Amino acid sequence: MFAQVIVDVAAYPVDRPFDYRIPESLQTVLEVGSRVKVPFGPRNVLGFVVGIRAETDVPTNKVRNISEVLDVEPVINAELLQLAKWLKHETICFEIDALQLMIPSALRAKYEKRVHLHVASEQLPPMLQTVFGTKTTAPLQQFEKAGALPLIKQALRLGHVTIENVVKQQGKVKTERYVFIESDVEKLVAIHDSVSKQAKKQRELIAWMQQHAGQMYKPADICEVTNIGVAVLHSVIERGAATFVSQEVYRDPFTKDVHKTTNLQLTDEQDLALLAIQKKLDAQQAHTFLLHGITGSGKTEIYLQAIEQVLAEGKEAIMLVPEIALTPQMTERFRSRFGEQVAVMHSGLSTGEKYDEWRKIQKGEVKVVVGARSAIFVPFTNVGIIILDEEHESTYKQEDVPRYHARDVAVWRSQYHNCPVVLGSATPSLESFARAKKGVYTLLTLSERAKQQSLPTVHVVDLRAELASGNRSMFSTVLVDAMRSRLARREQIVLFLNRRGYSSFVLCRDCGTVVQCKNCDISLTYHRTNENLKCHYCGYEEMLPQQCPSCQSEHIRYFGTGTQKVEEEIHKLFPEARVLRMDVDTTSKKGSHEQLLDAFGNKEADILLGTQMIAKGLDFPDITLVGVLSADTSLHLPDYRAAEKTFQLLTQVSGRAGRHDKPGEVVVQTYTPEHYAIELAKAQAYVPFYEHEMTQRRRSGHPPYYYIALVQISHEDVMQTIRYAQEMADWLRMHLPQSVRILGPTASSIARLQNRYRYQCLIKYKIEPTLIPTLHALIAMYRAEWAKLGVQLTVDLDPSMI
DNA sequence: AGCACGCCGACT
DNA sequence: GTCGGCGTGCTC
Repeated sequence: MFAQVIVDVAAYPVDRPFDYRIPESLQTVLEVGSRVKVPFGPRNVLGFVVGIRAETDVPTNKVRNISEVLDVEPVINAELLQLAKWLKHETICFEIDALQLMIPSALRAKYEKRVHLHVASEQLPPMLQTVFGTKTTAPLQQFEKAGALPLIKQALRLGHVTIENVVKQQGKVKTERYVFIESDVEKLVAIHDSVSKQAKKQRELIAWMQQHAGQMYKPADICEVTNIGVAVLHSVIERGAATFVSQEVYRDPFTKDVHKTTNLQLTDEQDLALLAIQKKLDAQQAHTFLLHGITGSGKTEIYLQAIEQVLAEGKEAIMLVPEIALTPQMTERFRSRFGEQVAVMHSGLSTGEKYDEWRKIQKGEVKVVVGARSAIFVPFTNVGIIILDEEHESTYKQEDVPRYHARDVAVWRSQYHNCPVVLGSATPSLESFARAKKGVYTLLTLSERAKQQSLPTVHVVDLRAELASGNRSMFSTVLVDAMRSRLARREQIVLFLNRRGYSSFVLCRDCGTVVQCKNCDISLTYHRTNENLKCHYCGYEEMLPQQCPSCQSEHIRYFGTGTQKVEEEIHKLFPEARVLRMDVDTTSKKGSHEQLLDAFGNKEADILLGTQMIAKGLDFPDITLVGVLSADTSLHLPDYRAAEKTFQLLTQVSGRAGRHDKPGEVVVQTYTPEHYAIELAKAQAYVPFYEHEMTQRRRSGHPPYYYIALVQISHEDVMQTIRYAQEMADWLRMHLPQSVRILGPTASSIARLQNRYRYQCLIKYKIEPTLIPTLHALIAMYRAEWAKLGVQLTVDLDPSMI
């Protein structure tokens, strides 16, 4: 028997199955979808079994044996194997990269090189002896750190040592030690009587155990209940009155308990939407819905009730949310409805926690998963519904390989499982709304807020007029007045700082120099915490300069409106106000996000100040004022989606106010109040915005009128980069039909990254079946000719940033 | 991708 | 003479 294995080497020439002989002893164990350890050339690597056959075309002298099977139960099921193949083709990635998406990172391989000693250590140079110590094996890394690499090479030549590639496997199952009390009471009595009468404590403990025969306790609990020390417990266990057992436990990612809730009364609109979804659930049909509901219209309740039906039918549900920002409040809602059946999956969990949640899903112990993008790959086998909340969010698109979009994967899986997909949003992406209008998706609309609250009143303040009247602060008089009245009424305020594409940089006020990364064409970001400058792309760091690097002026200082600066201003205006600041600095620690939100929910602060991360999901009854400090920072980005993103942001933020009994008010400060994105967001008019934006997109030939693909060339030398980019553009123009528009080559928006220059072509196309095959051919050509010349090529279909 | 193999310059 | 530079080619 032979196994077809995709090896854990992400490279073009090995991106295909390799055949290995399955040794007799493993034939009954090995299944398709399991991980195996195999020899590959001179090293050992991990691989995934993607097929098992009786024959092989590979000459027998070349076929090698599988060395080890790592999973008795396959980690990737048939559906996900198929999905990986689809992803490989659609996103143009290596199959191994697609397969890695399907398993938690705890199960991914780690490799280590170990040096083995074969002679008496006295024969070695002293330096090597110290690293080995008394052991005969040590990681190569330790020799590297000691600077002993040349000595190792020498020892290697002499045959004194060998180097072995070890595949390390994480995925530790957490266990806890429990005390299992002997179940035979007679036996306990016998033990009790055998203990000398002087050992009072021991006799006391055994007597207690007689009352709890056959039960299991944590050691600490026994000690606490009986008020007897651990030492005594140990001696009693030694006498055989109880045994230690290891129990597999799950790491618990939930930090607090929840109260059970039941279904809420639905409005007529909600009922209608739910009914439409339920019809497809009953019919077991793959179908995509776009649930367009204004903020506060109760989309989540529809999700919950649809999932309830799915669970009643014994099926599973996948609920995707954009990012951690949403998960605490959202998961809480799901847990309070479905209790222990819910698993969570997001980047805030540790590797171990993610692994445990994944195992619960794999074993069928949970039926609902609430998670971020990657949760779309959970190994459920009977999916009944897939929901993407805030479907317009760009976080659903992965920015590095495999560059997949969770929405596309959701649709694929829904077809596999014959189940509906629900895309929910208050501000759907133009792509989705256009598809709904064309009838590809079914549009479900919620136009009223669930509790009949009126939408908040939105005031747009013209900052130009404000400036003309002499107010140079970042707060307009309207906003200050509104804040003052809320503070007086002890209501809560949310202040939103729109900083998209904008960060704190360091600028010389004499010559205008902005300190840039030496590897990338990007300004360095100022970090107040350790007073340094950091490149967000390559991680390069340097100290804050005292002098301008180009003109030596000392007038060099930190610039940009950070949240800290706003906080200082608030303190000047309202010294008594309690401010909670939420940004990368205050939320970097695990769980801090949740803590801050909890604190705000408990009214421990009057003002919540933050960036994008507070735009979504916040739902507190006492928020009656939302202030947007500068609406237009996201409006003037070189991105065709700038207006759409601004509209979405303003609508989302406004939706935070007045969700409960008290009416809400929103103050939007801007330098361009006449811009349609701002005017229409003020009116909360999605459809008019959609119509307006669509005419713009049609005129400029942008999505959704065209699909786009981005092909990028990078090289260490500018001239070479331009040359190959031009060659690529010519090649594409020659091989793609006339109807496909190829723009460029042009320099990428970040023209240099990690010392590589970047040029790109933008491909615009309508439905074009030849595109993917042509791109595959381009890559094949590049691999054959350019790769060795130091050229790098990347392809991103449907990029979210261009 | 990694690693071995293999063929040419500068060092003990 | 050997060490080590990195071009070339293979991995079941």
